[in-house]
Order: sequence, then C-alpha cells, then structure tokens
Amino acid sequence: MQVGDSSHFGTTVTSSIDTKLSQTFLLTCQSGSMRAAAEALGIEPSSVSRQIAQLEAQVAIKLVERGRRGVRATEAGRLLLQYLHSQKIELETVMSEFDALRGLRRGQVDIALGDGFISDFIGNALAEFSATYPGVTYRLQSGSTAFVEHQLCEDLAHFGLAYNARPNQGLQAKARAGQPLDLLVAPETDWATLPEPISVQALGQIPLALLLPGFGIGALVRDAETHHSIRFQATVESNSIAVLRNFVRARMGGTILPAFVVTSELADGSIMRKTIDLLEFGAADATLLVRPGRRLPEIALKLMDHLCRRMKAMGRG
Amino acid sequence: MQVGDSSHFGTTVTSSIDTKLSQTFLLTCQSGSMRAAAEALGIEPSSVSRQIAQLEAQVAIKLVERGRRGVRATEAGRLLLQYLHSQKIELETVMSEFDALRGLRRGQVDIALGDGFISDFIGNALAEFSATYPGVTYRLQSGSTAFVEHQLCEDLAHFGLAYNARPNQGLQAKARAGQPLDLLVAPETDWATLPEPISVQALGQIPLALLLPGFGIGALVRDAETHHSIRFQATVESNSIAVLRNFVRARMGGTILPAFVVTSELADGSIMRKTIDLLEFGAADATLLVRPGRRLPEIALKLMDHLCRRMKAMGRG
DNA sequence: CGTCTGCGTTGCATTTAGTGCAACGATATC
DNA sequence: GATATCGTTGCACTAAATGCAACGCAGACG
Repeated sequence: MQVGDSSHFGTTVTSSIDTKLSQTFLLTCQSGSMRAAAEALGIEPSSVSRQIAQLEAQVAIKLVERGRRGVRATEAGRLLLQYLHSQKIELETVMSEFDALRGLRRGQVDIALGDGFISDFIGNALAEFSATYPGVTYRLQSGSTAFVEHQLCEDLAHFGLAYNARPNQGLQAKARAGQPLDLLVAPETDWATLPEPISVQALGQIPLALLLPGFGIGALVRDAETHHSIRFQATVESNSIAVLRNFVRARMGGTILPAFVVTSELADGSIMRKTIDLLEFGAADATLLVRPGRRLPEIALKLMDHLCRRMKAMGRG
Repeated sequence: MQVGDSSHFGTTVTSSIDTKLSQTFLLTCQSGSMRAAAEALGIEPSSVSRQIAQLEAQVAIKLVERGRRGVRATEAGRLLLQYLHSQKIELETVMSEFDALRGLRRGQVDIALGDGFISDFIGNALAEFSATYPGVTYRLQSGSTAFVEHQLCEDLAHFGLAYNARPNQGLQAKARAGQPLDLLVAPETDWATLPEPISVQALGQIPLALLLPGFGIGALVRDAETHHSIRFQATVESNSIAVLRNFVRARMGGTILPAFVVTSELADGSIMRKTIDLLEFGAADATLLVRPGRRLPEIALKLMDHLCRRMKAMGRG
C-alpha cells in the first residue's frame, strides 16, 4: 500500500483524457469507420487505429467493437461519447465568455441552413452583421430541412434556418417569417402589368426559371403543378439563386421565390414582385430554429437577434 | 465569407483544448509558479512556459499574469480553471462508471488523512477492504486537519479522515467516532494496576512515549500539560505510531493514543487501555469528512461505507 | 469454392514536435 | 544598487507520432 505517492500506479492511471485521442475517437464513432475518420482528419487509418488503441489502453476498457463494416461504440464508448459531448458544450460556453472578454472581436457561430436559397439571405443579412463584428467566423452548413433539424438536435449548429419547418422534435422556433412564394419579374416587361393575384393559368404562360426539385422550394412548385394539373414553362432550372435572379433581370421571364431573396433588387426597382393566387405558396414561411436549453455563445445570440429583427421586418411586407 | 468550410480559419480555432497543456496550466496556477509546476511534473520550467504560451495562443487570450513571485491567473484563466475543474469532476463520474462496467475490478480512491496516526487506522481498515476489491488503487495524502479540509474543498480527495475536525466550512461529517485519548500500557506492568480513571498526577509518574507536537495528538497532550501545569515524563518522542506501540510492548512505559490505533494488540491482550481523567482527552474524536454535493465513484462510496461501519463499531468500545 | 473488396492491424523508416540545457532579461527585496 | 528569483528564448537533441506498405480477416460476388 502506497501512501503519499501520486506518480506511481498499477498500469498508469490517467486523471484526464488526451484531447487528440478523444477527438479521433469521437470522429471515428460519428463517421462509423476508422478509415472515414482518417480521411476526414487527413491522416492515415493506421494512426486512427493506434490512437484509439492508445485511448483504450489509457482508460483500460474497450471503447469500440471492431466489426465487419467499421466500428461501433461499446457501452463504455457511449459513456465516453456522452462525456465528450458535454465537454464540448461546456467548452463552448467558456470560449464564448472569452469572446466576451475580448470585446466580441473574435468568435465563431455555427449555422445550419435549409435549402440553398437561404444562403443568399444569409449572404445579405450576415454581411451587415459581419461589418459590425469583424473577426467573427461563420460556419455555414446547408442541407434539407431535416438536415437542419438533425444538426440542431446534435448540437452541431447554434441555430438553424429552414423553410417550411414544423417544430416536430425538441426544437423551438425563435422567429417565423411568412415568406410566400411570389412571382418575380422585371418591371419593364409585359408580365409586370398582369393583374394581381396572378392566376395559375396566367403563371403557366410565363417563361420561368425554377429551382431544381432537390430544393424545398423547387419541390413545392412541382407539387403545385401536379395538384392543379398545370404545367409551368420551365425555361431554366438551376440550383443557384443567382441564376434565377439574373434570368429575371435579363427580362427572359419570371421566377418563383420568396421575396426576401431579392430584397436589394426590390428596393432599387430592378425587380418587382407579384402575388400568386395559390394557397400553398402563400402559407410558406422561413423559420429560425434553436434547440431549447442550449446555452449559446454571446455572438450567436447577437446574430440571432439581428436575424429575428430582419425577418420580422420583412415578414409580410 | 466561407460556406461549408470547417477546416480553414483565421488563426486556427481550437474546438477543444489539449489535455497536456491544460493540465500544465492547471498545475501552474495551483502551485503558483511555473518552476514549482515544472518540478512537480518532472520537467524543465522552459517547457512549462512554452506550454502555457501555446495554450494562450490556442485560445487567443492571456491566461496568466506574469508577476514577480510566479504567476497569477487572469480573468480568462480563472474561467478556464473553473471549466477544467468541472471537467475533472465529470471525468471522474465517467471513470467510475467504467469501474462499474469492469465489475469494480479497477478504480482509484483518493483519501486525505489527518494526523499521521490515521494512516495506521487505514492500514488496518484498508487491508480488509483491499482484500475484497483487489486492483483498486488508494491514493493517501496525510497532513493536518486543515490540510484535509482543504483537500476536500478543492475536490482533491474523495473523502477525508481527520482528528478533532469541526465541520466549519462546507464539509459534512459522514461518521464521527468518539476516540478518547487513553493511556496504553502493557498488562504485566505495575501501571496496569493503577485505578481508573488515571489522574493527571499519576500520569506524571509514568514514563511516556509521545507523538511530536507536529501531530494533532501530540499538540493536544502538550496543551494538557500547560493547562494543568504538570509535566509528563516524555521518555520517547516520535513521529511514528509504531515506535510508541513498541515502547509499550517493551514495557518501557505507556503512551497516549486513541485506542483504535492498537486494536489488534488490545484484542490479543498484549496492550491494555486505561481511561484518563481529563475532559479534553475524552472529547476527542475522529471524523470521516466529505464535501456534500460531490458525486463520488462507486468504489469510494463502498470504502466509505466500510469505514463508517468500522468506526461506529469501535466508536466507544 | 475461390476471388475480391472492404475493414482494422502491425512493422519499419521517417518526420515532427516536444524537451533539456544554458544564457538572458525583468522585477521586487535587501 | 546588488541580488536572488522567476519567466523567456535559442539551439541541439531525444522521443513520439506519422506515413507507407504488407498483412489478416470477414462478407459479397461470380
């Protein structure tokens, strides 16, 4: 029995877990295989294997089951993952307090974006915000609405913006802006003189630039086509909002988008909006989602506040 | 503005803090200077300096103020220390759950021991417990009662054993065993026939082996000398309980100790105890202390339970 | 039934980063 | 103002982490 001896133990007791090892372990469990984690980390699979083996030796318990298609966390591994997650949350809190100490001159905000068009919205809203807080890094990940919800539930993003999101899971809508899909056309064209609301039949006569069905908006438009048994003239299909915008400004036809995407063009008069006589287009909205109970960095809160105000300002304008 | 890029940042954003660096930082703040931390870690002061500088670079904020006599944590440093402490607590929880998974075949219990004599008590009580749970490591640190309290308040020990502890601070006494200081003598000697309780005058006639004043018990005895204006015959003074015990068994005289120190000798009849007619000797007790609210590893709880039962069993025996 | 593809693991040569040593600069104390 | 103590920096060196290649293993497929 050893008394007052803190340096010598049976096998080597770790009073703490090495960060590099645990991060590798975390990424491996998330990606499901060592090779995937290795690629993500830009290192060799052998290093991942050794790091995990070393981590297991330190905690003296098996953390992953080596299976046929990759690895799966053991009971102990799940415990450790849970711990690492809580660590990450706590560390974020500390880091945000550091940001506050620095006078908000540094920091990072993770945002999950629904459908591609929102990135344009962010491009505008964020540009303003970024001017106020230079030095802040924004990590934007875009994907489907389901992707946004997943990112939030896993605490991989501080908040998210999604189109037509229903707060099904443990998510809360901080702000919801009615964002009907309108017809956007150039003012000098004949389409600009059509009486509002634009009927479905009239819409069918206009050459349109539409988003691909992979996007929520694109899918919504296609749904309308089938439900009302009409066929739009899709002159252009794209995955880029910029393409649609240029299509309109070139007077080649119209497009169907939420108005806020072209805020600046509406302001300077280069594009005008016209309401469409379709219930499903009018009910669409954009939602700012958060996971309740999560403590966010100060900058993230400020940015959220900024976005909320902006969304409410243009809510139904 | 970067979208979907998570690998490239301004200066290098750390989503987590390197363990080695943070541990060095922690130890440096605790010990008050880099050189002290370096000695404790068995490395050079230059390494400590570099590690802290590196940590500060990673979080991009000054963590310590370099002063004349060592270093002091800055505001940010204190935040980080607080974080590291909570990390340690959470990690201990995880580790204890690992222990549970292993079926309690491994683990570590940190114990703070008041005055040296307690280490003998542990040596006995722990021997039994250790037989039931082999593979468990016990980290025993002994010092003054104040030292024990400090260790507990800083969560450096799971529980503590102290002599004459008053739960002044946020500490709780899990068990308290009356442990009066008795006169211990060999049965075959004349002193064994003295009538109980032994008077102070009679005590003055007996050659005694006493603990050095550095120990709580030793100090208690010396206090009694001054308060009652008597003088004991201190034939032997030592910092070792074993020396005192052997002194008695060699029939050289008596000693003043709590009876539980010589449990086995009392049982086999090689030493006998005699009550002393002194209020301050009778009121002394041993206390098992914990900091309420701290979640302890399962093994620590089991050992505490074991000790509590043992203490109560011999409480006044 | 053998091949083939994916996985994790191991041995060895190389590179990287961490360390020790020594000298230096700064700062309170006497 | 001399001095002792502490943190910092430059440089040579050592130890640890990595990359590369080959291997063992299990399921998929012809």
